[in-house]
Amino acid sequence: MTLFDLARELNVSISTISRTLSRPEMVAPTTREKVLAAVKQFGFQPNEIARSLRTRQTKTIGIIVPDITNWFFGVIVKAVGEVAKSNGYSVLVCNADEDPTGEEHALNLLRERKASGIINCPMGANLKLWRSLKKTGIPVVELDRISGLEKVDAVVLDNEKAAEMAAAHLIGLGHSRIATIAGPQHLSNGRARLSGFQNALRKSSVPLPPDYVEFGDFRERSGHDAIKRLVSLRDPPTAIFVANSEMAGGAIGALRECKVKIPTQLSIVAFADARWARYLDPPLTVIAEPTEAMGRCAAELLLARLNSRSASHKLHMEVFPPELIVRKSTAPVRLAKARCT
Amino acid sequence: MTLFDLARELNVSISTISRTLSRPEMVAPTTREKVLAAVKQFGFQPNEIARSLRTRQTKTIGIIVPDITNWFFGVIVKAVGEVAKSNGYSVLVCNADEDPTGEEHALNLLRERKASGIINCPMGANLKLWRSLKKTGIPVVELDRISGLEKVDAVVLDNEKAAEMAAAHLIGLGHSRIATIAGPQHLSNGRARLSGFQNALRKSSVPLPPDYVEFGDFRERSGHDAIKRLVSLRDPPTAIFVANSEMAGGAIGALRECKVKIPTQLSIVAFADARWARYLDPPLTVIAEPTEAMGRCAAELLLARLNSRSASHKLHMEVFPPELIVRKSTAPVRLAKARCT
DNA sequence: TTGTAGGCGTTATCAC
DNA sequence: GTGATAACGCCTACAA
Repeated sequence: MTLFDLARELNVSISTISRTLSRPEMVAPTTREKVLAAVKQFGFQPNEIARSLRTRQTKTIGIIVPDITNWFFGVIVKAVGEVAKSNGYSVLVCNADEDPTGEEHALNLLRERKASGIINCPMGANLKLWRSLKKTGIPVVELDRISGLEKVDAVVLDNEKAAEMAAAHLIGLGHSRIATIAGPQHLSNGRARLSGFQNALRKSSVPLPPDYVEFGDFRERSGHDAIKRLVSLRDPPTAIFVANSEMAGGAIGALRECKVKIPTQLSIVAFADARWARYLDPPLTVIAEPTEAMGRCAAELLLARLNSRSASHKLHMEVFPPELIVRKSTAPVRLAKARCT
Repeated sequence: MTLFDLARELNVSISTISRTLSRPEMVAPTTREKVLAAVKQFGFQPNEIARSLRTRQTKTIGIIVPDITNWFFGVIVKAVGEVAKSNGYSVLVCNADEDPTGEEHALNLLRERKASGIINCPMGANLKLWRSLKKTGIPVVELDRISGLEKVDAVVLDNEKAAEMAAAHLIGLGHSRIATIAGPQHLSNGRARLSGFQNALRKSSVPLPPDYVEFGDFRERSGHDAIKRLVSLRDPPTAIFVANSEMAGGAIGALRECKVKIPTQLSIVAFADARWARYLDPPLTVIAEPTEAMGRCAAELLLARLNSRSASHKLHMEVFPPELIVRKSTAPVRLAKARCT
């Protein structure tokens, strides 16, 4: 059913109906009633595709996340969806699978689909692509990570500080053999978390042998593998900082397999959602992020841009504070050896 | 940049370019090269909106999930996205927030947006709406739950059996005071899990006092509250079956608060993802679902319908087998009293 | 092989 | 206040 059909049914013109739907006040009350009644009766729903083509706006905000399976991004997507919805927008979710190619694919999709704006968690895709997008005037806000793209709004965690807090906590517990499972260094948060960690150790003159820095890819498996290596070192660490929750899961699994006792033999603090971490064995000491607030913020930033096309608006870089939640996976140092059997 | 612009640039007609893009073999090799080169050079991307309007198909599959934050649905969305992508489709994800109103909102969105097909995890929305959708010919497949809608493909877990397995496990451990935190009874899986549970107890002549059946809403909070009530019963249960993972989280939290020891004072088996459950304290005995397979299956079913518009295709009702994974949260009965302080 | 023209379902700009 | 009519960007007979 189209405007045309409905118009014929009511003996009015197409434009009258269209007007009734978009600017009711510009139509006579009597006809308005009549039209509205018919719309309801026939369950008429305007074709958004056609509308988008004509108005040249889709009222869609695209979001590209690395892993929709990760609770963090689930919350992000949900938060974005909520503010989008309450502003008459809908959300096109793209899962890029923590892969630059996936990000590019998603970006192209969003361009073709004429998304009004894009929220992106950069995975290292070709910057050129993003630059060319910016030229089209589509607003972008980066979330959780920053790609190096010039002049974009961004909302991130204070990752340096987060890592420092984690390291300081471990140092405060007397540890001096502290390792880390860092994230990919082509990601801004991976870098920041590592450098924050390094800074904290340096400040306290705690040595950091190269062996003690493992690099993962933010997926579970890599956390697992890293632990296997760390634990079979000649001088294994007594404490570990893991740079994201997925890898933390893998790490804990590996520690189980190696029968390494937490926190007796090894203290562990990780980036993680505040949700399951506290039910773990033992309850995990974590760095928590204000995830939902970050998602909302990103969406609001984007909508602000969308609503005031005056590009004059100054750039926003929102930095959210991390929180250290101390639970039972960290304890004062005891120089027991942890070695994988 | 549109076909028109590109055409002018190349001194060919719009249709030639259009053809080159959609049916390259129908265009002279020389011009094809020329056009393709220009397309690449200018980074031309066809406007999918216009294309959709013209071809009357959006190549979009809509999916409505109750809670994108829930790992289960995260995996579903990811799986659907993968098979969609490899078939040239994209996915419009709607989070309905475990609420019939949200489901209706999502459905309307998907209709307006002319989704090619819809995967839905019913939350109890007005069946009339779905019936009217079916009349438009848009294929639907129901996932995880069934709404009662006539003639739809569906992919679900064998929920009855799952609950029976859980209950049988508890009974086998010698428990005779077994409670359940059931899901909403307006959802098919909520009902099936409860009735499977009841059946198993009946078969073994284990009594089930009304007090022992708590109803939650599949959210964390309700699991928490249910435990508080169960635990302060005059004769508290010695074992509990929780009908989904969110409520299980809440339940475990509440048990912690009440200082009820698992499994010493209380055995607990729950529906849950296989992911974090094994790192819990204690590692959780669970009913696990082949989540990814279910997601893929739903997407494939939908695509099959989309590809063969011959509605003759017979109906599919795919039932997946649950798996009981025994870990440490269940143990032989010991009649210690669990009472909340 | 290529170009012309009509139309997909809207909205916006005009007259009336 | 209401009704023609021309786009929006693309695809697809059909004509050349």
